[in-house]
Amino acid sequence: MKKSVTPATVPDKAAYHHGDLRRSLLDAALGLVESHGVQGFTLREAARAANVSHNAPYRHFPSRTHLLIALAIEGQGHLLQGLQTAVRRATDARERIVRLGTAYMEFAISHAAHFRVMFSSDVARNRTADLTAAQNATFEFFENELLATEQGGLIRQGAVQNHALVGWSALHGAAMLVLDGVLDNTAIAARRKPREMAHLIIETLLTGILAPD
Amino acid sequence: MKKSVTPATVPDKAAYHHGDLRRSLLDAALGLVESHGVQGFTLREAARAANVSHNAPYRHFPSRTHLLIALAIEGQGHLLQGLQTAVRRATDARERIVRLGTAYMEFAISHAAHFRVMFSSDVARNRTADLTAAQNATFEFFENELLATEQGGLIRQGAVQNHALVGWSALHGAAMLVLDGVLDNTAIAARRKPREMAHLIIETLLTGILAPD
DNA sequence: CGCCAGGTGTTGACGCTGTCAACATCGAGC
DNA sequence: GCTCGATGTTGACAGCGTCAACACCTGGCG
Repeated sequence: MKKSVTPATVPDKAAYHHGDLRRSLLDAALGLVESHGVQGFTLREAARAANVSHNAPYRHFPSRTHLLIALAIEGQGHLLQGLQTAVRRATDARERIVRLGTAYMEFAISHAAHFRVMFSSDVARNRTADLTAAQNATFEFFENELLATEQGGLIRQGAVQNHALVGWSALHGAAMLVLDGVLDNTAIAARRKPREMAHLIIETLLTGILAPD
Repeated sequence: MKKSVTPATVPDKAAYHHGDLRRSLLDAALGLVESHGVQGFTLREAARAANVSHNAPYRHFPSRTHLLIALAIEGQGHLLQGLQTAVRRATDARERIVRLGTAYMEFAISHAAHFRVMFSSDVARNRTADLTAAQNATFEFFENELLATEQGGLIRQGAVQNHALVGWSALHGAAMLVLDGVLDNTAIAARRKPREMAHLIIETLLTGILAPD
């Protein structure tokens, strides 16, 4: 009667006093980040939201930062999943990488709390091996997708790493700028949905911006 | 005798008790951000560094966040200056925008503390009109540079806003990823200086990544 | 010249936070 | 059936941002 938790599918671990406090804390934290920002998130408030004492979180996370890191790892997993399912629906090579980029931006916008935590400087400064591994997995998937596209003949060969870097940077930068509201006053981004922005970015990356000679 | 301040060129304002406490606080804050990160920065520690009581900062900034915002505005000014001087040294159109991008990334890396504050979510959430104006000025300069290049015939016409968005996003994203250490394990960025990365990014943006048909 | 107002800095207090240590409780496995 | 470890609680501590009240010093008014 303490807290309504999803009652199904995970009976294996953690059901002593609370049900699944670790999960509840992560959910509460995500909600707090959503409403108050990353640094507005508080261990004690998360504990309150989960109806436990202010020190209960320390049985599941060694520190506030480590809870955020757990959230970041989780988010990275969701992102990777999102990219994978997006790509799966594509029929040709070009649509494939358009979907890839679109999925990245859509994740950033619609899972803003997770995304913010994933790239918060607090988390970045205290990165653990697990988090680094999760980030690398995502980037490698990105790179491999481009590699497949290259082998399909759509894009120039021999510079996948370069292309992946630029593509990821552009998508990531645009997502950050949008999330921070920096682009709100620019005509190009003011009224555009993330999907359109991603489309715009990728098409520009593909063709380049040089004038045809 | 309290604190060594630059003794020249600003005698007009603020010399009551301290000398120029506002300036000292900003400097101290910048140092703290550099060593402990944005959220590691503390009003009280900045006050200590300036040899004043823990409440003295409130005579110059209404809150901790507003001090950070002041720092962000200052950083935005420095960035704009950096872009302007970088561009001034260019001889042809292509070199001009290469220099523009290089300057952005070099600023982000070598003035990391300012840059982090400028795009910290704390500051973003409480953006003031002053800060928005400063950000817009920088973006407009970026856009105008591209417009000039377009008129010079180097780049495709009729899509400056689009090109500016993609260019800025790519540079900004790369800077963020580098600062957060996300790229440390990637072959492409591990041992590269910001200048080389910027070069790489801009060349790729210019020519695009499509295979020549 | 003297006073006064307000800009500047200080002292003290409040509630909140992250974290530590000590204690309580519950369930699994001997 | 007991014990041990995992889980949760209570209480404490220092540090933080912020507010209110007070102290000082200086520039401008008479």
